[in-house]
Amino acid sequence: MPVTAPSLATAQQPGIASHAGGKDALAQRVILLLDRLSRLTRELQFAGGLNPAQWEALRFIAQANKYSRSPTALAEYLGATKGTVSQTLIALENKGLITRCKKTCDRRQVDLCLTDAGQAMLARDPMQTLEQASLEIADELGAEMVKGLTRLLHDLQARHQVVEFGVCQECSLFCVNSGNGSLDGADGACGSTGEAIDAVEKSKICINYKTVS
Amino acid sequence: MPVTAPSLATAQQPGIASHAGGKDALAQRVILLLDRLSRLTRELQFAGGLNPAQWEALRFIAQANKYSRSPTALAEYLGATKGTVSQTLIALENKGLITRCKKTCDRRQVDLCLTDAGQAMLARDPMQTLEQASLEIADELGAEMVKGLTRLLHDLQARHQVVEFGVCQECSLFCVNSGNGSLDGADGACGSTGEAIDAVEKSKICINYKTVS
DNA sequence: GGGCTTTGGTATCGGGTCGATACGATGGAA
DNA sequence: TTCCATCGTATCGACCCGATACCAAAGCCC
Repeated sequence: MPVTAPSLATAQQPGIASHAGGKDALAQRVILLLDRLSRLTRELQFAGGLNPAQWEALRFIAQANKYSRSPTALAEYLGATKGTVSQTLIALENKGLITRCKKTCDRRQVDLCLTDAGQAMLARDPMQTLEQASLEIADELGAEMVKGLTRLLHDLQARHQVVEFGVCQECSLFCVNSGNGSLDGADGACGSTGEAIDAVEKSKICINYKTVS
Repeated sequence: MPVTAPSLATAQQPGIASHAGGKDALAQRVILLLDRLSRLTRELQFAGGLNPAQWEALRFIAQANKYSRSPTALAEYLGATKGTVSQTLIALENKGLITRCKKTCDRRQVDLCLTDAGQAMLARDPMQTLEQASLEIADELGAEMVKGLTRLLHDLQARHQVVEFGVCQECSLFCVNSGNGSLDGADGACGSTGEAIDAVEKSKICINYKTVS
């Protein structure tokens, strides 16, 4: 019966943490809910002939900027080893969903790109059913959810040393185009590499992201 | 580097759904956050010599009532097959964390119980680090989070037919003890089996849970 | 320029999980 | 008793993934 995982159906569960106060009960409940959601989403991602790791890789490649579309960046993002990621990528390439081209600047590096089939596959991302669900609650609860989940994630990251990923244009290294000649046509530049960043790239995920401190 | 998974660090990500309205952007962000949390929590649960499935089984056994401490119930709860669950349970028994005893009423069935070592292990549940984190946000955001996550879960369940699990005392079959003789000392009874339910049992998870309709 | 180290990726191996299938055992019904 | 449904287990195989070893390209230092 490997269909989908069930979950607790009640809105209140006073008994789970019977010895604790209301605050602890809430915390316990959050954990339980995340646990269930986790399992459900994992199961959802066995659709379309791909496995969860492959779906996540596909999503990452679509969202990563030019510094991050590499096996190593993906490995850090997923918390997996390079070898593991390599296999995932080979599988995706064999299915015709991505291409792997050697970069010209450094011929060791591999540039990962979505093919048209890959784009089409992303349009059938099983996580979109989750998106449907969250759309319906977005109006009243969306902002709070994002706030809470974000904080949860940060707290968790703080407890384990974890590589930060973030959007290019919010990086402390990002320089807005001030109008001098060298960056004409670009929206800004990376303070680390000095390269121009265009409008598309600047809103993507970068492996070199640094929080403004 | 199989340590822990990274995650997006920014609070705002306008670019992920650049073509969409604010509502869609929120939904996308929720998905991304859940995705990351999912991966992180999964990785957390490889601690203590157990794997995620084993931790989940341990937690379930601790929280399940007498009708639900069985391999079949666990299989439904986890969305796994009986065979798979059987292996998980064997592993837990070999580690001395649970016992498997044949029930007296129906000798086909197996009653799962935590040992003292199992209880002790649960006290070191890696998900408790998540609890620490949620405790800190419980005050301002806990209630909203629970509400949102619960709705998300329900929406998801509705889209896939999924067995409902819930707490005994909130089940539509639960009968509060009205004071007649047969249930003296008990808090109530199960309307399906007719058996008495005591205070401890009534707040546990039951596989036969039915929503009040 | 010759080594040496470092870094990005890949190939191969083996352990472990999990689903599928088949099976044994018990209980219930005719 | 006989058949069948149900609970649970055993066995097999596919697949995921980490570990290790390895190759190729780049950087360093003399």
